[in-house]
Amino acid sequence: MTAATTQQVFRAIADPARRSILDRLAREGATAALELGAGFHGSQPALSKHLRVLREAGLVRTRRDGRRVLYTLRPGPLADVERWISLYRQFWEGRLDALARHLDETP
Amino acid sequence: MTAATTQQVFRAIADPARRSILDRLAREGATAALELGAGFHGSQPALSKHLRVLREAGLVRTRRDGRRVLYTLRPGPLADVERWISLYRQFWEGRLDALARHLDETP
DNA sequence: TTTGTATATCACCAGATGGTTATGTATGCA
DNA sequence: TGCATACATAACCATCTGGTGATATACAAA
Repeated sequence: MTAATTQQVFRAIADPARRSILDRLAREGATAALELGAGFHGSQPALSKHLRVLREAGLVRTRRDGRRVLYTLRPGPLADVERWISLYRQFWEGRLDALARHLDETP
Repeated sequence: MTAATTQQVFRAIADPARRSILDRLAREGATAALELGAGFHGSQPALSKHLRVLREAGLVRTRRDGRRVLYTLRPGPLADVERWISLYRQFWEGRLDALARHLDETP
């Protein structure tokens, strides 16, 4: 299996249903697929597709447990997003540094 | 104009062309629309559409300067993304806390 | 075995997305 | 006034996305 791209990660977290799944995994740890669907208004295949997107982005890992499949959070790839966005943090924090100086050259 | 939603922000940054535009604005400050298209392989209307998405997500502001329109970075809404992702930072940083304890209940 | 449960995949569909060319609008300049 | 420049929008199109019901696969239990 080829490594997930940064683009796949950005795309994966662009969907609210998938962010919700990640949030659930963070709060509750290893969770069966169907259980992750609780609160998700959609069919089982729809859920399964979201899980596949998360898998292919490298954001979750699976392990079989009897006839269930347990999903676990795998947050590593989120570091790519964090790295990108951290460049901007200084802006909204109101600090003026080398980057901010270039901004808002309004007369 | 209605306030931009968090969802609009996540969607806006999901496209590499738009992230690239934001990066350019961060580095170079107020920039004319066409100039932002340098390095972007696509038509002028395509660029204009991306800029509209960024505008509607509240990530850029515009100001007219003669016959050009200058775009300025408006990073505030990115704080929503940062807030969400910061929940996960502790995970990939390897710290074990209340959240991490729930994870990886692998035997 | 047969049956039930848990999940993934298939085949398909409607709507969103990103691209295009053509055109409209605002501004500056001859 | 007329024309060029800078940008936005309109109209259209192909592809992607997320949804669906039907079906396949894996495992457990009867």
